[in-house]
Amino acid sequence: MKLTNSQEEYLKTIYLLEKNNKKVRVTDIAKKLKITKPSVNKGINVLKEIGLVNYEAYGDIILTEKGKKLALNIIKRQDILEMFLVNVLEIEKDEAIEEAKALKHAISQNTALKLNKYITEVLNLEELECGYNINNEKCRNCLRVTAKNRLNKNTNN
Amino acid sequence: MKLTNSQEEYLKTIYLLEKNNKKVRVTDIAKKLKITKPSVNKGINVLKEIGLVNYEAYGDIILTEKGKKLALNIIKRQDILEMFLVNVLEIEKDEAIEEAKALKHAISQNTALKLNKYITEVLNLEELECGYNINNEKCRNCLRVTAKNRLNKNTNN
DNA sequence: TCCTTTTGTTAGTTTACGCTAACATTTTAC
DNA sequence: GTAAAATGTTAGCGTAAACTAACAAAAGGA
Repeated sequence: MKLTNSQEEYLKTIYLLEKNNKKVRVTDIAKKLKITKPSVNKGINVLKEIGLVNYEAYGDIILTEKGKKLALNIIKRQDILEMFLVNVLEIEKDEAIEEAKALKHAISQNTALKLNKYITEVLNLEELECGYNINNEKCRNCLRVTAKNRLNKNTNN
Repeated sequence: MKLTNSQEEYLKTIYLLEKNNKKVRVTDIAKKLKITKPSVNKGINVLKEIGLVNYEAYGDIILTEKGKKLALNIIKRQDILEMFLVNVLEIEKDEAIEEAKALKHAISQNTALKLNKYITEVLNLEELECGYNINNEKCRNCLRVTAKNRLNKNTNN
């Protein structure tokens, strides 16, 4: 199941809208992704064909279990990247979000896992107050880093 | 000047073939990129239109100054990524090469520079015997890392 | 109700980039 | 020097994903 970048964006968007207790419609996705409704319509119908969403004409768009699983995976990859960019490379937040979005499609599952491992185990990033755990997505984008400082101290002698 | 991924692959390939003192022809590129000659022909003619290569029908393909500059830039981005993947995330070489190829198009100039800085300044990677310098591409893919070990020692106490 | 606005769909275009089939040119080998 | 092999080009197809224009359906207000 190899999705295109655009399909990943659709799944991610649907998941995040669903999470907001919203009924997800073509217009919502179009607005979020800043593309036109006909483009979304086509895209969704392809996702339906490959079994990732349920959809009937003029109805709501609902992720299937398979679609939800994939969406979570995509979001996780993007989050790992974003954390790395913001907290390790110290890239400004807005820029990091855009960059993570672009990189998430190119990065493999394996590399994302290794990157996650590097961030959490090697750099030993501090836990969040809210108990963020990259594997069960309680909260996004608020990780703090202490390892960077620790690292700088150590390499300066 | 925003290039497509495929255009970046063309430029990179042409540059690396040129460096081997070879006259670069359509067939060489097709073999290297594992695509057909007609595809290459079209691609090269687009690069010609936008001023990145000189090319006359049945002739040699030669990068313009602008094309060469871009090619070097692309190669540098890929090298930085590859170094990071191999030496920091410890991903197996062949896999890292493929991954770097895919990521290089998505990564921005700024992020590539920050990543380079992180590798060289923060992690303080060891210099190579051959005097590799990421800014003047003497040799690829043989960087050694010591910072990782240093880092592990420091985070384990 | 019925008319307007909002929302959704269909049809057809564009761009990028691969492909095959067919043809043209150039090079090589005898 | 010419025939075969290698190389290059042209034409046209397919797919993905965006677009506009035009039409269809649903929802909401007087």
